[in-house]
Amino acid sequence: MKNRSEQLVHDLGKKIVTSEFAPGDLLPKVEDASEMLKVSRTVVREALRVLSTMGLVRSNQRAGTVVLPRSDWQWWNLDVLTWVLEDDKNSDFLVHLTEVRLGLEPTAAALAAKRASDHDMSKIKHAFERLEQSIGDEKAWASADYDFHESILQASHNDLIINTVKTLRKALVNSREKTLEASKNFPESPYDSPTQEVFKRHRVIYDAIIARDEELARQKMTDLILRVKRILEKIYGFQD
Amino acid sequence: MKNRSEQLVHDLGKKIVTSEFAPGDLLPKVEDASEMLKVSRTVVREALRVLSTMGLVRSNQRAGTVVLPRSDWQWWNLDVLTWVLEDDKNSDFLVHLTEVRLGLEPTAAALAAKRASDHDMSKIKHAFERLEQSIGDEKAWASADYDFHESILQASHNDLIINTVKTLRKALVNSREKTLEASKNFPESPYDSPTQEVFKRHRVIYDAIIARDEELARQKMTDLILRVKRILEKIYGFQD
DNA sequence: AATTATTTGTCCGTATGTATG
DNA sequence: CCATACATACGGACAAATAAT
Repeated sequence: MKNRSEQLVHDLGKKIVTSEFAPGDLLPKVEDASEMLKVSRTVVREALRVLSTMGLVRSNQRAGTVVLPRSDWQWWNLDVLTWVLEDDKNSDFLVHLTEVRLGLEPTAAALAAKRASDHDMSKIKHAFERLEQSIGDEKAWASADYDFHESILQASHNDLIINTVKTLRKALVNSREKTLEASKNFPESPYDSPTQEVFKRHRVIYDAIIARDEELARQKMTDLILRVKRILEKIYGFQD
Repeated sequence: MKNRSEQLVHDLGKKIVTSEFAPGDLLPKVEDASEMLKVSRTVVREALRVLSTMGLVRSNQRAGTVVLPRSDWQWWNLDVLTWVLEDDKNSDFLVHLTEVRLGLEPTAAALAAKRASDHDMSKIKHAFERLEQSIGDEKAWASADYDFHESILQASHNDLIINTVKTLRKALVNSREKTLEASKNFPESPYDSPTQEVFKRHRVIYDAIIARDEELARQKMTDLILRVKRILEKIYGFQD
């Protein structure tokens, strides 16, 4: 945390996301907050501007600064996404996130199969080989797995999808410890463990992309993420 | 545009998006900008905080405020998205956006088929009936079409997808005039015109959701958006 | 319909923090 | 280690908008 207003953004933002401040609530007015928190009004005002850009609050003259409904939040802001994921109350949010992955990552894989340049292909190949050599090594696998998916993503040549999925993955990594905690009593982790079986699931994706078979790449990526979703639903008892 | 810092955000933000300020460029320092633009340093600083939250710039003490690479931008911020769409240079960005729709909207349709409550279903039904009555009326169709897709979206019960697609649609509406301009020399508009043929495409989606056939709903929504994508590719000559 | 009170918005003089040369 | 250049932080004053009276 670099400066005071960033700190304040974090404090207030997290309180909003965890509904310590609920939508409709009024935040303390600038002067009060300034005094209470022992920071200048400048700092408070800048923090409110940031929170406002995140869609968490809206300032109105005379009426004060009010917390906005969840539908207005900027979910793809890394801070917001991380705060939400860190909050226990949003356990089914992980399922929702996975549904987005289910929408975007197979699409990205299909696009990669279509658009990958020679250079993209060699990066995917290299990442895949690292994956193969990481079977059995938990830590090495995690890193290789990340790079493998990253190389496919980049090959999609769709900046919007690349950016969105990267934000999503960063947020998941940020809050991973907590999630591992929640899942450690279950036989399967939502995060890949470096077994032969899981490796096979990656191989078919790799093969499909190399063969430039868009629909197969889409299908196999869907299968991989669907597995994660099923595990999450089992863990959190989410259904319908 | 309400206040001065919002104005400044718009001015600077648009200049960054249209690469009048390119990634790596240094923005004028706070005091200079303040003097040049005849606003207080407060206003400049607050604007920079907002731009920083949008991922467009990063401020460093002593080094000044630098424009960030596109990969760092917060694409799902409505302002950023609108500015990008308004910029002629990003014509293939519309295709990228459509690829995201292709990832998310069929997913939302499938989820709607799975999760829609009775209340959701009746809203979808009502929106569909309005659609049917709007055939031939350009203006009424646009509104009914919007509400039809909105009702499906809401029935997905995935806040993240709802929020993302809504942002996307708002941005498209914001910059629609320009796009219509670009497409009016072509036989088909990327936006639905109220013909029987287009209505049929909506009917099959409606039928699939009512029947709670997830895969069919996904498929038919894919078909609908794929049509838009093909038209865009024809218009902008995007390929590979 | 006019006035007032309250809160954000704006300005600016000054001081401190931080990385660079 | 000092000087420089920039962002960051402080706080008193006033302007503008708008909810409440």
